[in-house]
Amino acid sequence: MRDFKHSLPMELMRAREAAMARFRPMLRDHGLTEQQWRVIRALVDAGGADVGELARKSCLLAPSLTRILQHLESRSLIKRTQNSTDNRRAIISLTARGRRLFNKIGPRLESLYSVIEDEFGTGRLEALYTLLAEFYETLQANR
Amino acid sequence: MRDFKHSLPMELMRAREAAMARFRPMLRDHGLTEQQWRVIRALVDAGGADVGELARKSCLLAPSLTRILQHLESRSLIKRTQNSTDNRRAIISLTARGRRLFNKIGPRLESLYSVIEDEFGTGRLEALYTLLAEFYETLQANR
DNA sequence: TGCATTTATTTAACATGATAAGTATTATAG
DNA sequence: CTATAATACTTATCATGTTAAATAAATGCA
Repeated sequence: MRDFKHSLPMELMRAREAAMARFRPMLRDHGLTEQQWRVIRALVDAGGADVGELARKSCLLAPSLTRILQHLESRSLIKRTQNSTDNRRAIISLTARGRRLFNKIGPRLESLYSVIEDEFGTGRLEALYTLLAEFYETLQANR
Repeated sequence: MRDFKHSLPMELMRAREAAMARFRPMLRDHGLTEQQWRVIRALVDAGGADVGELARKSCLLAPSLTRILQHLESRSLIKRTQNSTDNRRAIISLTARGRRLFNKIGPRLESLYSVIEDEFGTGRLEALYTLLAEFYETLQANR
């Protein structure tokens, strides 16, 4: 059997965790978890989306997203609009307060990201992105 | 700001999830979570280890590992031995039952892994491993 | 020796991950 | 139309992730 160290899911997790360890403290300082931040960022990107869309964009399972949205709504960072033709889908969007929070945190995270880019090198980082995307596509295609 | 899609932690997560989706059903069929399996596999690799060692090898946080070990112990898959010179550290090892479970599941997961290797290509997989290891080392070094 | 400090692990509390089941709404066949 | 199936979420339940605090044993030092 191949060495335990050589487990792809583990390596992916370790790499991810090493990166997140750089970002998490700052998010925490603003009372946000990593997942809550992903939702906020997806909402900035989409400018309003139903729950299903948001789940895909933020890579969260529906039950997790349900809880996170309840939490963010209680903090007045997001709001729901019921104006769709389909009453099952509420449209989620950021409140002004949510947008302000994003504007405050976003740039700081970007600069942390730049540090990583400098340390690891833009070229290798791009190579890693490419391989990861290809890997994902390969596994999805043969699902 | 760089596109939301282009987030390294997200890409790492998506790739990992795509892989785990192949493995998780079989683990579930045997009543194991992914994390429980990591512990069992680390124990086979180490042949007995204290909790700290096990946490490092299986990439689990101590509180998670504590709960997992309680669970595995209640299923008689692992046991604790108190023979160390340091009474804070109990040595964890697999029971015969735990080893049998590993012997049953291990090969099946290996064959699922081989499928992935065939689909994505050994060369690209090795390249991905290398980049991931380098990325991890870079971020740890400058921690 | 005796006590403060460090180290190893566990508990606690809250948030998310994963699966299954429930609920409400929309689409569809007959 | 209407019963049925499909869709979009939400709840429920158990397990883990994350942080802080507690506990207990070992270590260092006056």
